[in-house]
Amino acid sequence: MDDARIRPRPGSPGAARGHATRDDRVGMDRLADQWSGLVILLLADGTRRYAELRSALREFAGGISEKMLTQTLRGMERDGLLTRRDHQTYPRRVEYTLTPLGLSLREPLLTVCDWSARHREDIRRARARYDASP
Amino acid sequence: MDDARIRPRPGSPGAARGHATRDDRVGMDRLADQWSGLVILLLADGTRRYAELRSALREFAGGISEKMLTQTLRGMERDGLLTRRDHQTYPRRVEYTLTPLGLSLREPLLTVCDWSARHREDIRRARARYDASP
DNA sequence: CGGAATCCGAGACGATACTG
DNA sequence: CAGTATCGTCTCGGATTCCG
Repeated sequence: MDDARIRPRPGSPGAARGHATRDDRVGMDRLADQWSGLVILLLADGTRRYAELRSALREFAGGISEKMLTQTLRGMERDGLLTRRDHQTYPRRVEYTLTPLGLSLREPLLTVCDWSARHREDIRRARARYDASP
Repeated sequence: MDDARIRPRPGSPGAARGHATRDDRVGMDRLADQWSGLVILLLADGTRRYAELRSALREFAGGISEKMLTQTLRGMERDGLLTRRDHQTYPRRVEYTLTPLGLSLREPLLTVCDWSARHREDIRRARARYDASP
């Protein structure tokens, strides 16, 4: 589906053939991490500051560490999904905004999110049943 | 979005509050791994055997280890996305088939997959630009 | 406030070998 | 064929500390 994944990494023995590093990902894979999708959805309503994102993520995803948030945002900026704007004030103020590309991801994302919401209970039940059986 | 994620793990210090294990995931999170989504798409055309899946995955995803494939399939079975059927023959023959639930995931998945295909190049360019800048 | 740097444990994942 | 078992490495990602 994406051959960027099979490109090996120089120094790593385990990577003799395969094993992608997060940075090698493209497209669908970018959504594969915990956070990118959520950030898209949060920013779809408009620009948000770093701290706003952080607290929003705390509210309905159990929280994200500063490190992960920064890392996620940087990765998304790199992929052209959002732009970062640093107003050089004090106290500091950094805002994140979706690019058109990032925004275009919203719809597809919602279909999956929607599926997830609708079948969350089905899955929970299936899981309970499976775990209960011999 | 899903509070199953914040349930801590008994023995792990890092899990004082957070850090999901793959097994705690629900819904959207299940797609978050490399393979589940791909398996859904492969099985959407019909029942497949273990080895068939494995070689299909080798063909357009750089290959999956037996361990990971088994692990993925078991997880998906647990979530009620597919069923496993072991014909007790020799040589052995184990078939995997999507459940209606698993099949229902196909459409949402395709919309994302489609987005990915359409914007792969945009992303690659954005990335190149970002990496080239100071 | 919005990070960067460092440390470190847990677990994801591949490789290999063995089994029914 | 379809796994299981064991092992080892590498990465993820939280905690903590420091900075402008």
